[in-house]
This record gives sequence, C-alpha cells and structure tokens, in this order.
Amino acid sequence: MDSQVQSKSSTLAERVFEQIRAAIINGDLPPGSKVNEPQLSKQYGISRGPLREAIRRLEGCKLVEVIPNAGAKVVSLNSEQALEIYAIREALEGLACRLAAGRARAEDCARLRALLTDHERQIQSEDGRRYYQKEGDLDFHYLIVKLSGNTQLFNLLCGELYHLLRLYRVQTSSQPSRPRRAFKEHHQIVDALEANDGELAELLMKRHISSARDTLINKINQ
Amino acid sequence: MDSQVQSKSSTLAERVFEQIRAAIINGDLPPGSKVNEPQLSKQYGISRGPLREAIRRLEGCKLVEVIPNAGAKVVSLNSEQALEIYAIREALEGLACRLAAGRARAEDCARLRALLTDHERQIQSEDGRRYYQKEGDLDFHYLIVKLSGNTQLFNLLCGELYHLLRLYRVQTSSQPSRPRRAFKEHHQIVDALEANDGELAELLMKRHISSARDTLINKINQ
DNA sequence: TTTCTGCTTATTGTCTACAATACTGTTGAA
DNA sequence: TTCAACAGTATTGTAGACAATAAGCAGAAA
Repeated sequence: MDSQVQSKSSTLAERVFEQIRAAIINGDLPPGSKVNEPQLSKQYGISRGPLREAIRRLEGCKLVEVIPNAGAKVVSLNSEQALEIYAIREALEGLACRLAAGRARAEDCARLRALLTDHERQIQSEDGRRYYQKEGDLDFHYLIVKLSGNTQLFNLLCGELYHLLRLYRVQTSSQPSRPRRAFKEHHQIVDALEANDGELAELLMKRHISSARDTLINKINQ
Repeated sequence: MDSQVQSKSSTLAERVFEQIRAAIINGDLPPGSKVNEPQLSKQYGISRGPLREAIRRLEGCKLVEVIPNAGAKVVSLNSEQALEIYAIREALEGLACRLAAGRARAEDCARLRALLTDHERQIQSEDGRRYYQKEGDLDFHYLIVKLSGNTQLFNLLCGELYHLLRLYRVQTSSQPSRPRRAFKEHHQIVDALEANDGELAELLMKRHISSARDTLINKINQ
C-alpha cells in the first residue's frame, strides 16, 4: 500500500527492481524471507510479469535465490561468507587506494580532508558513535574507489559487494563502531594519497579494512 | 532452429538463461548485437515471458544491457575495461593464491603438478601454441581459486569476471599465447604453494597475471 | 533536391488467463 | 497414536493477447 516513490524509470520492471533492492538493503525484506509474487504484485500495483523480471534481475545480482517451483527468497549471509567478502574488499580497496594515489590531485585530497573534517565535527558533537552509522565511512571509501579511475572496480565495490555487505549488516543489526580509530586511519590514508605513495596507501587501506574485519570477528565470537 | 540441448533445469527461463549465456561467451551472440525477443523466442521454442526473465537475469550478471523500449544488446568491452578487469584479477587471484598456500595439502599440490605435467605433454606435442587455447590455463587458475576456500572469491573470479573476460576475448578474437613462459610461472607458483609460502605465492601469481596483462597491452598497441 | 509530416510496421511493455507444481490439512487405517 | 494417502488451496510457470513506444518509409511541400 506504500512505496509510491515513482523513481521515474520508464519501465515497471526497472522501477520495481530498484524498489525491491532498496527494500532488501533497508531490511524491509529481511534475509531469508520469501518473495511472494501475488503479494508483492499487489503491493506495488503491477502484474506478475514485470515483477518476475525484477526478481530475475535481482537473482543475477545475487540478492535473491530462486528455487524452481518454490519461489524466490532473499539471500542470507552467514558470518563466514561476510568475512570472505571482507577479504575480497581488503584486496580490492587496497588496489583502489594504490591506483588513487597515482591519480589524486590536490583538489581531490582537499575534498577528502573536507569530508574528514566534517565527520570530525559529527564525532565531537555526538561522541563519535555515529560516524559509521551515518555512512560517513562509506562516503570516504566511495570517494577513494572513484578516485582510482577503475570503473569496473567501482561498480564491483560500490555495487555488488556493497549491497551484499549491507545485507549482512541488516541481518545481524551490527553497526561497525570504532569511530576514533577509523578516523585516524582515514587521515593517514589521505596523508599517503597526498604524498602519492601508492604502496603505503595500499598498505594502510588494507590494514584499515583488516581491523574492521577483526572487529567483526570479535563481535561474532563474543 | 538449433540449440536443443535441454539442460534439464526445471524452468524454461533458467534453461534459456544458460543457453543464451553460453551463446554469448561462445561468440554466437557477438558483443554489441541486439537481442531480438521474437526471434529468440522462436529459436528456443518458448514464449516471450520466460525469455524476458532470462534476459533480465543476464542484465543482472552484466552480460547484456537493456535500454527501455529499445531492447537488450550484448555488452561490449573496450580494451580499457578489459585492462581494468585484469587489474582486479591481479589483486583477487593474488589473494586466492595466498589463501591457497595456507590451505594446500600435499594431495592438492600433487593434483596441480599432474595438471601441469599433462599440459606440458600438450605443449610438446603441439608446439605450445594450444596451452592457453585448450583452457589449460583456466583449469590451473580455477583449481587454485577453489583451493583458497573462499567461496565468494570463487564465485566472483570464476563466474562474473571470467565471463566478462571471455566476452572480451571473443570480441577481439585474441588468444593469449605465451605458453612456455606461463608454464614456468605456473610451476613456480606450485613451488610456493608446496612450501606454504603465501606471500611468495601471492607475489608470483600477481606477476603472472601482470605479465599476461602486459601481453594484452602490447597486442592492443601494435 | 531536401526536409518534414504522417502512416505503416516491428518490437517492446504489460496484463490476464490457464496449466503445472508444491504445500497444507484432513481423513482413514494400521 | 502415528503414518500415509488424498483432496483442496495457494503459488509458481507459461502462453497468448493487447497496448505503447520506437523505427523506417513514402509522399508532399518548400
């Protein structure tokens, strides 16, 4: 009865694809839940044709799993799979950082600094707890990957892998929270970028993500 | 009028998805070509419903591009994008190799050696030119990625990225061909795996892929 | 000759209806 | 009581028909 955002894409299948994807990474469609065609087609006010196309596209994005004659369900990531993705992120964002160091201009670094300063204000005003929660971390990584100039890498990290990790966070309700440390690490990374030191930038980014992964492991084990 | 393989999947959409994907990476549907729904639905003997679902899934896999009201066309990779993917592969297969070194048992290494010996026979009998062409290279990389134990990494490298690179090769009709050198590099990698030297294995694999990338660059520039 | 307009045609987008399959609950017998 | 067979229901899979958009072409006017 809701979801009337009408995101202006011309075809219903496309619109509904985006809406369902948003619903998944927002947690409105929790991982493991069944995707009921008649229900959703009613909810979005469309017939089952375009809806099924949207589901098929989500299947291609690995966000839902389709079992023949039994319907689709939102994929569910266990902690092991999440850690696997962290390992991939470590390698890829390290690469992105190294590439970015070779291409970052002064204005790019200034932009990153401004972003960090802005975040710092938030940290001080809110005791640091919301640095991650407000996607500030994401913005930072997002910008660096974009700076790398590798479009395929950008699509992979900020598309598929990002959605999968979001899914896991929704599922476990876990918010990574080590703001002050992350903040310091971010500044070190920009230092390396400014110095055009690709190797160091890669090393620091890998270590940064690795420690985020360690935080996750601790949460899992506790 | 052909393509009656009937790969036993229960739904038409699934079967046709696999068939079209195969057609794309085989070159039967060349990059940039339009995907005509009435024609394909006739060719595969199905209605447009399941066919469109298959196309939508291919869109999710990034193998086709769908333009609203104008249909789908097979994606076309330019050399820049191919090189971008090589950079990603370098990072990820390096990671895979490092992980594999920490998990490879004696029997795994023996398996790899056997594979290489088998390939060597082919090299000697066919003057080396077909080492790559017979997917021997792929087998080797495939096994190592599997050995890494990281399922997400496996899906990414041997699924999505593999298909995209195959697409590029089909498009440019280029067969990487530096068999003897690759063969030697492969053996060095197994040496490192046997010694459980993750760092070295990673370095060698990265260098291996990097030189494959250099070969590609040379081909592009010539 | 060129360009613009309008028509024709092909293709895509969507819906509805029907067939096939899986699930659920009930009844009956061991 | 428990298990199994069965019927009924809900959901998925597929097909065909119709609507909407885009593309190509012919003809008329400048």
